[in-house]
Amino acid sequence: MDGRQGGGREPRTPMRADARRSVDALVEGARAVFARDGVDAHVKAIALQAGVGVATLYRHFPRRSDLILAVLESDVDACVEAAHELAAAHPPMDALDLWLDRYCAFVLTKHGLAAALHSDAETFAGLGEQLLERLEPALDALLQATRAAGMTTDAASAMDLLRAVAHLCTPGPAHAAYTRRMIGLLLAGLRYGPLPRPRRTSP
Amino acid sequence: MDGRQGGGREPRTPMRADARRSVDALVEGARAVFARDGVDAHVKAIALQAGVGVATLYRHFPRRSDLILAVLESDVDACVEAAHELAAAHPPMDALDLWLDRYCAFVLTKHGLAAALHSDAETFAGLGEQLLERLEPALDALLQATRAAGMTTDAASAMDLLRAVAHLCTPGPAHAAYTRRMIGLLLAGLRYGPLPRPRRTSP
DNA sequence: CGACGAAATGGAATCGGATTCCACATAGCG
DNA sequence: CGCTATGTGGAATCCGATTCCATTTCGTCG
Repeated sequence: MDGRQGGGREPRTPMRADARRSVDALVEGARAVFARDGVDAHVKAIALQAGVGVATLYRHFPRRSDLILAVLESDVDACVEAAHELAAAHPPMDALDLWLDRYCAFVLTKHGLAAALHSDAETFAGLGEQLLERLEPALDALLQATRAAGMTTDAASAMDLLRAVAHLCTPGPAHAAYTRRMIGLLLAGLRYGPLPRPRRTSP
Repeated sequence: MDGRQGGGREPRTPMRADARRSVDALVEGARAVFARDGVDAHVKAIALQAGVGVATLYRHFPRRSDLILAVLESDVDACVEAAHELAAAHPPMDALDLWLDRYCAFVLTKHGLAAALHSDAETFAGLGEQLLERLEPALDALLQATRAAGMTTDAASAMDLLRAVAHLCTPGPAHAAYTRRMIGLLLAGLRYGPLPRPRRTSP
C-alpha cells in the first residue's frame, strides 16, 4: 500500500491541494457507486462519478482494495464513537449487546464491501485486519466491563468477536433477523462459556 | 441454470457419451485447478486441464458458478453420509458437535469456493442454497435427536446453523482453531438458549 | 509578482481474459 | 452404411482494467 493517503493519518510530504481534492472526490464517488453497483463496480464509473480521469484514480488508489478501505474508514470511526457512548449510557452487558447490534448493522449495510474483506485473492489480503484493529480497543473496553461484572467468560477475545460477527453478517441485508439471532446465540455462549468437547471415539 | 448435468440427477434427454465424458473431465479438471489456483482460476486453464476446448466448457457450464457447484456436490454427499454414521455411533450431543466439526472441515478445505457461495454478485446468487438444502435434512436429524434429549433449544434451525458455520469458516484454514472456538460458543448458546435482549433506552 | 520545476491530470493506447461464433467431427439410429 | 442432430475446438470478438505521456496546475522562491 502507498500509505500516503489511504490508511495513514499524517502524510510525510504535504499533499498538494488539488490532489487532496481529487482524493476526497474519489472516496465520495466510490462510496456512492459502490452503494449503487456493488463492490465490483466499474473503475470508470467511479472516476466519472468523482469527476476525474481514471489515471487520477489509479495514482491515488493503485489497487481497488485501497479505495474500499478508504470508503470504510469513516464508518468505522463512527462505530468506535458509538461504543463509548453506549458504554456511558448502559449497564455493561446491555452496552455490549447493543454495540454488537450497531456493528452488525454497519457490516450489513456494507456487506458488499465486507465480503471483499475476506475474499481469497491476495488483492484483499489483510485488508480487513486494519479496520478490525481500529475497532478492537472499543469492543475490548466493553468486554472488560462485562467481565469485571462477571457477566461474560473470556472464551473469546474482542478480535474473535469482531471477526465472528463480520462473518456472520456476510449474507446480506435480507437476513438481518437471522444474523441477529445467531449473534444472540454467540453472546449466550460467551455468557455461559463453551460446552466441554466430546472425546473422539472413532476416527 | 441448465439443469441438464449440474444439479439434476435425471437428465430428460439421455446425454451423448462423448458429452458425458467432457462433463466428467471438466468437473475433475475444475476440482484440480480450483485447488491449485483458487476460485478465480482462468477459464482457459480449466479447459486445458480437462483436455477440452473452452466452447465445450461453456456449453456444459454456462456460468462459472455451475462449475463450482458441480465440484462441490460430491463433497456434500460425503458430509451427509458422515451425519448418519455419527448419529449411529455417538450420543446425540456428541454426534452434533462432531458433525459440525466435520462440516466445518469441509467448508475450511473449500473455503475459496465457499466464499463464492455468498458473494454479493448475482453470478453466485442462490448458488449455495442448493448445497445447504441437501445438507439440511442430515443436520436436522441430528438436531431433532438433541432436542428430544432436552440437550438443545430450538433457538436456531438446521438451516440457521448450516449458514452460520459456513460463514464462520470463511477466513480460511489458518484460522481453524478460531473457527472451532466460535462454533463451540454458538453451540453453547444453542444449549442454553439466547439471552434476553435489553430494552432500547436511547435511539 | 511572476517564472520555474515537480506533481498531478485526462484521455487515448494497450493488454488480458472472458464469451461467442462457426465450420467441422462424431455418436446414435434406422 | 449413411443421415442428422449434437458436440467440439479454436479463432474472432468484445469488454473493461491498467498504463502511458503530452499537457496543465500547484506551490515556491527569486
